[in-house]
Amino acid sequence: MTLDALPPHQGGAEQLARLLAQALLTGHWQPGATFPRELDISKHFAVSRNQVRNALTSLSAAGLLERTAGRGTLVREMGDWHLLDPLMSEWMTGLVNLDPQLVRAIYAFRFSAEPVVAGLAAQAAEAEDLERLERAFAGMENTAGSVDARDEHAEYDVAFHDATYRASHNLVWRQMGHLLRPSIMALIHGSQHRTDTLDDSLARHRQVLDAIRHRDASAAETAAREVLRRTAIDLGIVS
Amino acid sequence: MTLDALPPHQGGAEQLARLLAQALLTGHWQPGATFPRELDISKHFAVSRNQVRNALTSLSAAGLLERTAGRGTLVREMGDWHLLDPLMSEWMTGLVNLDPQLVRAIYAFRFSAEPVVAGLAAQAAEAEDLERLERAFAGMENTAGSVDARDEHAEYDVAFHDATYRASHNLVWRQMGHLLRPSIMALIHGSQHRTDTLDDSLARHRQVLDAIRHRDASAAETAAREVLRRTAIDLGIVS
DNA sequence: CTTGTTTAAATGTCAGACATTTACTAGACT
DNA sequence: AGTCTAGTAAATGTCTGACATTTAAACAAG
Repeated sequence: MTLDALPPHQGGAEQLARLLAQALLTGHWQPGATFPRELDISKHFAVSRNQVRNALTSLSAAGLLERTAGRGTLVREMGDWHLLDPLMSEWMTGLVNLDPQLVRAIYAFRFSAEPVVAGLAAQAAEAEDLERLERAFAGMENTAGSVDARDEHAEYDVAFHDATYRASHNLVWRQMGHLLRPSIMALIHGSQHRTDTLDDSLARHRQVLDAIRHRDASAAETAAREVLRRTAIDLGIVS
Repeated sequence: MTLDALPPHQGGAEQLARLLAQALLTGHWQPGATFPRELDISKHFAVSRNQVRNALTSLSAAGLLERTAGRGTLVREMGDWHLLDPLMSEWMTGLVNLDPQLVRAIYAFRFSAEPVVAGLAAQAAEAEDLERLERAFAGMENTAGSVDARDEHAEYDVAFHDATYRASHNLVWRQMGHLLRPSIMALIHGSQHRTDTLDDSLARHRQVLDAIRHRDASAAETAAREVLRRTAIDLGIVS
């Protein structure tokens, strides 16, 4: 696959990295294939070799590429990607063509992990955490009706789940909040956002919030599971 | 804090990155403090500015540092570290002086996560996964007796838990296997490794293996919890 | 056929100059 | 006196060209 199919580019190395990363994430190159050479990329996008090297360094650090002197740059397979690298989450947000296998994997992870996290949050949440959760939930409520506030609603949705992870007060769990953004964004663009499903989603989120507020760990677990069941329907994973 | 207290350096930028990262991980610099300038590091270790920049790029990508043009390089606090970056795991392995708060956080994560993972593994494990688990367990058994095979035993221990994560057949969970190495290594150096505790640990691992082999998810969960209780004792988190 | 040598091509490294951002300082003007 | 402005110094970021190193393939000698 060549570079010709990619959109034009302007800006720094970060923009270039994002562009190439998104091409890789959407399967623009086959795993195992050889990635274009530095000088070709440099000429194609009319940027210095330095910028290209900086961009490729990021992609390599994220496990998308494997570079070796003399041989060139190889495209790595999905199993090697560093899905928990914050840069990856940033690159994934806004992508519509994410590999369904990847969306399913992230969802499956959330389905197994978030109940536990919600339980921990119920045990460890402090006033500050409750405020964050309530702010996010209020934002979800306020943006639930209008159609043109979909993106804003998604942001509050992300904020709600991220606040849950943060409320666990565990450094490791907290890192995984990054993974939520692409998952929830994929949900937004994939579902029709009918009014009744939104109301249902809101109600289930509210139960999570209430359970955490009442420090009821097992209630929080089941409530989180219910939220994710709703999510599964909206993602088209189950009917 | 200056660079003078650090050991000498030879090798590429990766070695330099490791050296500086380990200094940061063991609290050699206060969070918020300003890190030495590129040219100072360059002169101190007698390496080119390029090498320094490459090393600092890694540390920055791992959330250990924050660099801004004009201001300089700042040391970030533990909450900003990208604990799930594989490089971090590599840097942490072999460190004896890891912050106890960090060891506790990683342990708390494992205690909440690994039972779930073991349950998933019991549902999803295939022949290949069982072989990996059995090989690792056999290795643990063979190296349990001798004192000078401690490191080798730890490797098999890591391999066993990593195999559990892999057996879940989930791309996200699988990434977290990296986090095990520093946790288990800290355990090795922290405990006395008495014979009876080792036997106990082995017995509990065996129950996890058997539960996964019999595809009994709930048994795998409780067995994994038992393994981690043993770990907690060895880590000195509980008595 | 195997082994060793050469050659080409790719990434990695170096050195130095320059660009850009930031914080601080000194003045000019009200 | 206070405030805005211009200037300066110091740090990271970038560019460029040359060179180093690694790899794979072509090719020749045994």
